[in-house]
Amino acid sequence: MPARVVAGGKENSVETPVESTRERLLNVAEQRFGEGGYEGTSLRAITVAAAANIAAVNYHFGSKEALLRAAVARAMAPVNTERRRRLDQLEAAGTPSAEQLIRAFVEPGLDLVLRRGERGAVVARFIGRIAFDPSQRIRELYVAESDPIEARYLAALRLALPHSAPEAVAFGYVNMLGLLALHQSQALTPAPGGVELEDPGKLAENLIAFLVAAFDRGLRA
Amino acid sequence: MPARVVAGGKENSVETPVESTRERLLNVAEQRFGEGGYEGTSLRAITVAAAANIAAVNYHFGSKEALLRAAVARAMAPVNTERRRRLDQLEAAGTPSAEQLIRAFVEPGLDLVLRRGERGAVVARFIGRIAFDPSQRIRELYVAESDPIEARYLAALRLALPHSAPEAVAFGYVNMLGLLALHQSQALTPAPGGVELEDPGKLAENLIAFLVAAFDRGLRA
DNA sequence: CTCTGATTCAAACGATCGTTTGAACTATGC
DNA sequence: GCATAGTTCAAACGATCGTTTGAATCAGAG
Repeated sequence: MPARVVAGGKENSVETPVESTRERLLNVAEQRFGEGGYEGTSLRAITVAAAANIAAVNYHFGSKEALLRAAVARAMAPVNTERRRRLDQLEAAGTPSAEQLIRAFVEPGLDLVLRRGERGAVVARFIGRIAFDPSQRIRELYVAESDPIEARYLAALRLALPHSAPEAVAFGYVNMLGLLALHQSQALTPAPGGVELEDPGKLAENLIAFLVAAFDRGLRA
Repeated sequence: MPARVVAGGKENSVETPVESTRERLLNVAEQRFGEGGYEGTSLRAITVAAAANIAAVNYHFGSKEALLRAAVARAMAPVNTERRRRLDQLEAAGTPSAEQLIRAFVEPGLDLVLRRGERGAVVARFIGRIAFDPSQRIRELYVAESDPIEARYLAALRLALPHSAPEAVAFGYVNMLGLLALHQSQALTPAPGGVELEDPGKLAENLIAFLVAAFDRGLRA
């Protein structure tokens, strides 16, 4: 099969840059692993959707897990870059407040859902799903990408909340990570009884306000 | 094989009441589904650990999914009973505050981890895991058990927070569900960089304080 | 045009999956 | 002791899994 395959495997009236097999595999892997989790997604499901031969996974990546690792690294890179840029900027201007830090950490993750179209939502769901996969081995793929910048944010939050115990700030911090992952994976809708939640466009503001209140007033001294 | 099998499949010096095959399957299913998720857990892994024949699953439950359904119903029953009892009690005494409602909802779930020994922690992890399984079909097994009492709690929270928009209270509520599930499944430790969190014995108090602050001050009007 | 490296292919492998089946065993009632 | 229902067993099935293999195709350099 020639490399010239229209994006998404379907003809469209505007010819878009052709994805390589490797890129199609990564794109579909993100989508399917996000939807079904690692164990609930087979290589055959991925390769069929990517219009690729099943052996292509082993050729380009080495194994199923290596495909996942590559997808996680690719997905996390821009989010971590943006978090790092914003933290550098904040720290250059003085000691950031808890709200500034929470915002700088949360917004890059939620922008995926809210501002990057369908692809952004796919990436966000993928990241949220892998961050809390049942298997520690899989979660470690996420941790490897995120721990350095996350440790910096935790340290900065501690400085921003001098009246709270360091362990309490750490407690708040992992709650923030957990909630962010759940929102990224769009796992928190609908509410019990099917009641609508808030306007999705305001998710970032609502989550940030929720977290800021919890950090400012809900951590022990 | 006779029915007289010591608990846990190992000899011990004190003979405990003999579990039936059905009970051993449910106990091991809770543990293994909690650790690995539904798709990451095979029937053979469960039946080997339960010292049972693989056909016993189909005989007692009908299918792998039916085994899971039975385990979820069994695990949720006491938690929901306690939540219902506490809500009835609160409403009999007047209009409960947000803190009282959060406490009445969260404590039964966390008591599993904190006060019911190893078995309680296994059940908590199981519930937390299934509540946010990637597959909607699996999550619905949890929803079927919990939606009625959860809908009552949401309604009561709205009464307790008259200055917050109803959708905002619903937003807070699903965040509470998500955080509770993460803590039950013990998915939020350790913190980035391996920093220790709070004293596990204080998890309930810490989580409740965190949530109360978020509900009281972090929801939009 | 030829050669070489990159890439894709169809087919197959061994392993494991969930489910089914007929036989054997156990417990209980008469 | 016998009959019956409940329960467990070993074995097998068809399907799917991730990985491997040798062949074929494609792209690019000389």
